[in-house]
Amino acid sequence: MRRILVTSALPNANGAMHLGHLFEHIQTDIWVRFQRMMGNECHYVCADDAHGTATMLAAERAGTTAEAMIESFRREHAEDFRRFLVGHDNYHSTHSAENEHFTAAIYERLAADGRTFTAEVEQLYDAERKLFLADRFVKGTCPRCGEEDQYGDNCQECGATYDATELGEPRSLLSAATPELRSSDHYFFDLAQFSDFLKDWTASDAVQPEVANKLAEWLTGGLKAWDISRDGPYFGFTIPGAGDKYFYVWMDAPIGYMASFKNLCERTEGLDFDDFWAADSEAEVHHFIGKDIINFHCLFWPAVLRGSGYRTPTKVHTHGFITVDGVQMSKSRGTFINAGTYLEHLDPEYLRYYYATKLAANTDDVDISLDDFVQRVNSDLVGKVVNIASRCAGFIHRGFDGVLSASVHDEALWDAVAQARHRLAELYERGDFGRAVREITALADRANQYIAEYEPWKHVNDPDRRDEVQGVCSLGINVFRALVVYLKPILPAMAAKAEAFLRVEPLAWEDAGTPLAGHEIGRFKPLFTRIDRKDVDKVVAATKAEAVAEADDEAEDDGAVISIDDFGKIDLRVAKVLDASFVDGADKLIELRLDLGGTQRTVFAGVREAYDPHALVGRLVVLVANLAPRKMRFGTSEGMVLAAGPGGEDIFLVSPDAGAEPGMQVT
RNA sequence: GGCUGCGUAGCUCAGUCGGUUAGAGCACAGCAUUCAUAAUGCUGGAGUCGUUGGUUCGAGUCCAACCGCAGCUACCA
Repeated sequence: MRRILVTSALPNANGAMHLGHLFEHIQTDIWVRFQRMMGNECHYVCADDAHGTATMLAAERAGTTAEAMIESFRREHAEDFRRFLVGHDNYHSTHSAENEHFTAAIYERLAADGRTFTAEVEQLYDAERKLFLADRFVKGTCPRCGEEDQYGDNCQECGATYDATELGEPRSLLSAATPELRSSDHYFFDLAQFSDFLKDWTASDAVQPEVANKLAEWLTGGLKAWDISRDGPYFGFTIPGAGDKYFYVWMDAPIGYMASFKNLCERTEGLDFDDFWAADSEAEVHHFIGKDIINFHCLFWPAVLRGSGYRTPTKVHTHGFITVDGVQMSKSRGTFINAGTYLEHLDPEYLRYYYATKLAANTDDVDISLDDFVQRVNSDLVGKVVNIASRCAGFIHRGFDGVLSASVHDEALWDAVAQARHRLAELYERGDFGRAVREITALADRANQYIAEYEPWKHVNDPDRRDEVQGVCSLGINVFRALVVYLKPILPAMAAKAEAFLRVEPLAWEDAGTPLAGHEIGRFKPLFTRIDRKDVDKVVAATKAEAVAEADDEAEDDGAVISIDDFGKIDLRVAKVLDASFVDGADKLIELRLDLGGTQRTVFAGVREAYDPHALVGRLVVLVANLAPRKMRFGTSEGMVLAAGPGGEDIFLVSPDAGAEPGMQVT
């Protein structure tokens, strides 16, 4: 018996589960259920990936704490997966005591063995929000092609990749402040020390051939050290002995696999962590991932495990991406379908089956054609497989008291069906579910042909042919039962209903090798209902509606409507102009020296065409006092003076009524 | 830009080591059937295998270039 630990990639704890997540978890779950039917010991764990700046900011935006938000998402995700019959043994969180323990322990081991080092890194820093900006939180002008409004890592327009520090006119997406360049010490994992190990490991059958090709490219190019730290504030685990430094989310995320399993071990009798994770473990560890995170799982993760004295993964199963009707999932098209939205209208097993028909052991992208989805499920499952039981059961009940014949009517047919279990097991084992399904439905075709050939409905009243009718329909039922075995990893709920109909114990893989004989079955009830295309349309319509609602929310976030709290963030002050002068070389600017009732500010105002500096001295104006300082060609402007009007000569400064004093807050 | 993968019937996809006339399911058309959830069976039409060139007795398959799609980019600037 094999001992196997299986994982799916950890979903982010900041959004709902959608068709893409389900693709991976359903794929994994099918493999896990197959292993269990084979009699192997198989544990399946997952967790939410809770850490990172994105989580921190999402919680802030939602007006809650990160801890509360991730726990709410964790429950929601676990429930979504459960309803899709994905049988995780544990659905944990990377924000857990176990994970903190393992992350620290692994890091300390790596550090003690000289696998890590520190180096100074220059990064863009948002002084207003007081945090370093990840690439996705800064936009600016592409250093190569000059396209505006590009993110900090690459240009959508020309495809250039660069550091955020190279952007022209960078701005923070968090505060609109101009980020400044700051340096700080970062901790690095020295991946290059593991080059030889990784060359061997990736050339083994631990990864698929096309993945090995991709990895070979990276390996021959030389491995760079991996930045595993982030400066606070950050939602994550602090690095032991490193002050306000946190582990980068990708450091503790894969360790979350171990943590989730540890958590499972602690509440499961006889399940021992070291049996699976010790360097000399003879158990297997399988990771299922998408091709976007190959580098983390096939370079970084094996190296970290190797360096910290644990076993390395047996196999990383990489899959491609999902498209719907030929294009990427899109909210406006209604194809960015969330798990919850799907479940309001459709049976989870429809999707499980359709995904299975499309899955192979490669990294090709998989297209979900909604028409094909409806047709495949209806014709394969209802029209072919379930139909076999449906058309045979009536005869068995009406003519033979529900009892199957004692012998097999057509040995050749039964043999073909029973022997298929060996080939199908191979296909399941290597993840070739689509091919397995094709071969299973081909067997269903043979059964339907066989029944049509003997036409039991013509002979059921002929006393001389009673045995033949019973034999044909009994074999039909037995073929059906074998097909249920073969489909059970994909369709566990349908299999359970079929087991009740057949009056048998839960089916294991080897049961497909032995027919039921002289066995009494129950009354047939529909095991599966057809998909109504209208229900698919409802899912699409509901998804579109969600997209519109979200767009409205975002409009609010963008400032179309602000709350009183938002307004409170703006510090407006009455200020008195102490001095005003033209700025040499500037067409529009006047430099103002302002008194805020004790402190003074220098502010540049674009009012030169409308005001004479001498006329401004001594008057009161309203200043945005907490606006981020802006470096300009002529100096730094420390605020903004409020004025109305379209510009040019038509600019009108806002001033308070008599009685206001410099420094007063405007509310 | 570089790299990885993909491109086969209206749709979704097989096609092993280069080998006979390129296959399946769905959809479509005709016939049969009426046990079965309008399910099933039989027959049929449907293809420039992305393009061009090359290797070969023979190419969907191998090689090169190009086009298109998807993705990666921890290669440099």
